Amino acid sequence: MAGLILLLKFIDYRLFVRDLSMEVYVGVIASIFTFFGIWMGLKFTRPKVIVKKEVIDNFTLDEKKLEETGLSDREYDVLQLMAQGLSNQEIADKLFITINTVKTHSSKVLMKLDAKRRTQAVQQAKELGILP
Amino acid sequence: MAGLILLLKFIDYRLFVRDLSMEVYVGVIASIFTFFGIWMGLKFTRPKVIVKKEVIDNFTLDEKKLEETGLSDREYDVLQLMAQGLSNQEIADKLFITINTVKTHSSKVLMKLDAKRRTQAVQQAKELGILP
DNA sequence: CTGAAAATCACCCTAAAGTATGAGCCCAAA
DNA sequence: TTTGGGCTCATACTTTAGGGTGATTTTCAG
Repeated sequence: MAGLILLLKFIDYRLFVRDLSMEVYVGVIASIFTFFGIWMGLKFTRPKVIVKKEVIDNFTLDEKKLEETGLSDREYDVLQLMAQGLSNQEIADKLFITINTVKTHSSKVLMKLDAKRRTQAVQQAKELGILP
Repeated sequence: MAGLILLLKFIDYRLFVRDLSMEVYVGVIASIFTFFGIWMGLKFTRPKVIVKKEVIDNFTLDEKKLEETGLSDREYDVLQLMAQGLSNQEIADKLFITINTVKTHSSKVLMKLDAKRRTQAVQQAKELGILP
């Protein structure tokens, strides 16, 4: 970074004192910082390989975590069916309740799992170990 | 790109005619092009799969099944991000494409996986062994 | 070089999901 | 017996997802 500023000063001196056109000056600055940006972008956003915690083949429900979420029985039912890719209507049919009720439950599931979408809720649930 | 040049001209006019200090001018140019560079860098060097490589213990991608689905590289990218619970908009941002393109991809994913909803697609994919 | 597949984007429209609010019912614990 | 939590349902509204179509551009193998 320091070197960059120095370089800038240098270019400033070389170009400015010789009264070159503004366009050239701007062009040089723009080019330099474009490449600088590219470098920054690549350096700091390289995807990292993340090793995740072990995932179990034989699923055993993590009761503690389930309690911690504060999910009620019915909400957990809905969550499980969500995870199977069912729509709210299909869930309603399976549980013999209306779609309105399912929506109520699913909203609370999303809240309690701190998710914005059902796909996210399912993902969270799996990471918590409350879904296979 | 054209828009960028226009923006440059605009700033040129606004700042230059008011005789502001050179440092400010250079600073603005530098900032803009740094971000431009970051954007460029990310857009044109995007790795095949930005998604974190889930080196989950006992997950090994079933390449055969993946081929059988006929999913393209990009479609698979989208599927992975779907599975993480991201919205189409969020996926678009991650892949540096528009939400429209994401929709196109996701539609094809749903077709190829024979699913009606993204939650279902994710479920199917996991059962096929093409997602952890 | 050329054609096909892949990737990108746009627009329009419908369906599903999600939010907010209110309300009635049941039941067990205080 | 009151009270609170869980379950149920409704209605109205906003947001997101998904379907269909068409189009341009990349890419890549033949």
